[in-house]
Amino acid sequence: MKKPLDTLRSYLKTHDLKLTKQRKIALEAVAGLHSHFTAEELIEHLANRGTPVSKATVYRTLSLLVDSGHLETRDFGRGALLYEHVHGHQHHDHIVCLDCGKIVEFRNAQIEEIQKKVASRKGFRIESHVLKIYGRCKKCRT
Amino acid sequence: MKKPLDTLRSYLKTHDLKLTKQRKIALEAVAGLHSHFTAEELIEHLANRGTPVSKATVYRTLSLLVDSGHLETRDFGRGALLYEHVHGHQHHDHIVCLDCGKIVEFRNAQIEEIQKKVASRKGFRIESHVLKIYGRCKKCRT
DNA sequence: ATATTTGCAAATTCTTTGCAACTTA
DNA sequence: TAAGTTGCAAAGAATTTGCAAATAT
Repeated sequence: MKKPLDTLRSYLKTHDLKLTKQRKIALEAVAGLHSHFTAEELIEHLANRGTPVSKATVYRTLSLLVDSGHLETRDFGRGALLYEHVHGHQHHDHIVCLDCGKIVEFRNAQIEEIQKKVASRKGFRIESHVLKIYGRCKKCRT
Repeated sequence: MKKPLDTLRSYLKTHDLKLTKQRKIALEAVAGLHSHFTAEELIEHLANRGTPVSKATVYRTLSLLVDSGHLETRDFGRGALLYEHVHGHQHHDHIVCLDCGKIVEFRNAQIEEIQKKVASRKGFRIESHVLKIYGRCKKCRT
């Protein structure tokens, strides 16, 4: 599996973009965050690490990292977008606890199979999908 | 099936709220809109009908209608929230065309079955779920 | 009567943008 | 050195809120 920085380097090259200090910093820092984080959290994390990057640049870098395949966005209802690193691990969906906010990831090939069928029946070719299950975890149901 | 206005009346009563002109207007107007509409679209629609309601009140009324079970919100990526009326028809999921924005509704019991299984395996009891499939419709693929 | 609502404009929240100064290749 | 980038502060988009005047029960 290729290193993130290498992936970024080649993406930048093919797009006539430059590897700046800030982009390198952000890429590194992202690895040290929870699996789901917001732009604001990254901004704060960078400041705390002693490597502050401006808000505008962080937002710009985040979309760059999404475009280059390092991150994915997750939109759980209103509020800030969540970013998630893709370092190698595959697609998955989420179960969210409505009480404590806990997020559990899962994958289910069978569901994806059926989705494909449903979509093609409606004349669609699937590009991606979002499945979020909302409920209550065991702890919050006691 | 009970009439929307009656449903609203009893909701308001049990919550010590009042049936205002604006709330009645909004409830009526909502029925005349596409199945998916934004707050801004409703505001404009009301103005065009000659029954303008202020932006603030429309937003407040929309959440009232969501709480009272008349509407549901759909969050397709960033941008404005979409509202959808629930007048009797059942739960369904969506396929969205990434090019033309067309939205097709579907239901699939099998998927829901599997979801339930997956969730309980993770210790969750499902409250609701959101499944959105993104792709391209036939027209946009030609 | 009196508690709830409305409308207005100002405030918020998250994100994007214009632009001059600065880096990277 | 030319092209892409940064940081700042201002601009945006969608939604929410404070408050005095209006309205429903």
